[in-house]
Amino acid sequence: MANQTPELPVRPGRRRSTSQHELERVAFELFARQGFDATTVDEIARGAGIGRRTFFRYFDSKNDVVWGSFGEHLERMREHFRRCPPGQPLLDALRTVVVEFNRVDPEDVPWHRRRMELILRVPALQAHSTLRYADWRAVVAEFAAGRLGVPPDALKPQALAYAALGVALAAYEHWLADPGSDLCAVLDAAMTDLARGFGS
Amino acid sequence: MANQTPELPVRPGRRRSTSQHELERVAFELFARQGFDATTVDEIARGAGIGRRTFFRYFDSKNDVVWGSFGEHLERMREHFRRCPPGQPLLDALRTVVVEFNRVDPEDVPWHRRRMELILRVPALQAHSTLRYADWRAVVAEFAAGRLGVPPDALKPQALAYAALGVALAAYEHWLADPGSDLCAVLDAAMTDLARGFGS
DNA sequence: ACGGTAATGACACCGGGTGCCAGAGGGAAG
DNA sequence: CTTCCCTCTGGCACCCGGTGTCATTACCGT
Repeated sequence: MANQTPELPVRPGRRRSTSQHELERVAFELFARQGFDATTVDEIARGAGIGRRTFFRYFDSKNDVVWGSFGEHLERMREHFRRCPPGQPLLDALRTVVVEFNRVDPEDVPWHRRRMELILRVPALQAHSTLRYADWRAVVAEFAAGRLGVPPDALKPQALAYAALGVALAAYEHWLADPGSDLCAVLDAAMTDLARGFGS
Repeated sequence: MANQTPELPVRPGRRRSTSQHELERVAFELFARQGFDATTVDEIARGAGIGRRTFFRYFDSKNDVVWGSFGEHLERMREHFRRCPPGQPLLDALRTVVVEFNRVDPEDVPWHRRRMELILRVPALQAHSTLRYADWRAVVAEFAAGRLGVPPDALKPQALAYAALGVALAAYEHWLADPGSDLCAVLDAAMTDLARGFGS
């Protein structure tokens, strides 16, 4: 896990010469100008004034740059689930949390759009992102399993987690394709479809 | 598209020295013995008595070996959809087709298991497979769009296609984890959950 | 035997990713 | 200030997947 930087008060030893965030900034700049595939790790490193080897100490791979600090966000989602009223129907809770989890500050929307454009449209990232989604699904499956009173690896919570992820991705794609749309509204609509078994 | 070999009657020029199928055989042998990641393309090529460069004329990538001839299977799925009675509810049709599409000859089950174990458990393949799933989803979305009277890129058919894929993957994982289970039965159960909005 | 056509494989090259290691930079204790 | 210890750095060599190029090989029909 190269993506950890506890960075507590003062520690012995040399201090880090840059940060994930800074590398992300430099990388996104290059991705915007030349595209993801055409940008090499060497270029990102040079742009940030570090060695190529050092880049791989900040990120496990070039792909991981676009994901920033996703792990912490997931913790936030778990929190959302915990706050759901116990009596709330499973799919209502799920819909609400997915929508809230994906609500972003209006000022951050353009940045979020660029990030998601990369993740959902660059084949290399589409592929790699699957691995990140697994963690997302695990959080959902855990919650669903708790509500259903079954183990998290049972079929139903797993299927639901997979389905919810898929629905969310479809919503994201729809949002990206339509610049005027509101992400939360689209997510809500799609998750409602899911809860209704895509009927009526 | 390296994966094409029309191989009509007689053609001029040198004949292919091996086949996708043969390479697949050799590769699976090595994957079983040393694992996917630990097997290099050089080894596969050497094992099949061809040059490394030639390997990449049979498959676009090492990842693609495990997928065999997936394209043709998709055509079969389209066919299944076409045969659905027009009055059948959308999700019933979908469930039926997904189940039938994944029915395999009992004698081919062990082979299918090994293939799916690779696809669903090796991270590199999990990631890459996402790209293959896109074609699967397109077939589903096309059918759903037709039934719903909306364009294939509308939110609902896309969300449904994504959800169906997810549910199918969950079923596959469940099947892999439980050697005694019947794939079709698991798929049927999972798709039924989907149709019911995961309620009751 | 010959000419056209396709597949082959070697070679060189690119880029992502890793193990290794010497050295730079910094804190704290003497 | 010097010393010890610790961490981060970055160069280097290496592995592997993937690609462009090109001479060569094998097969067809004439």
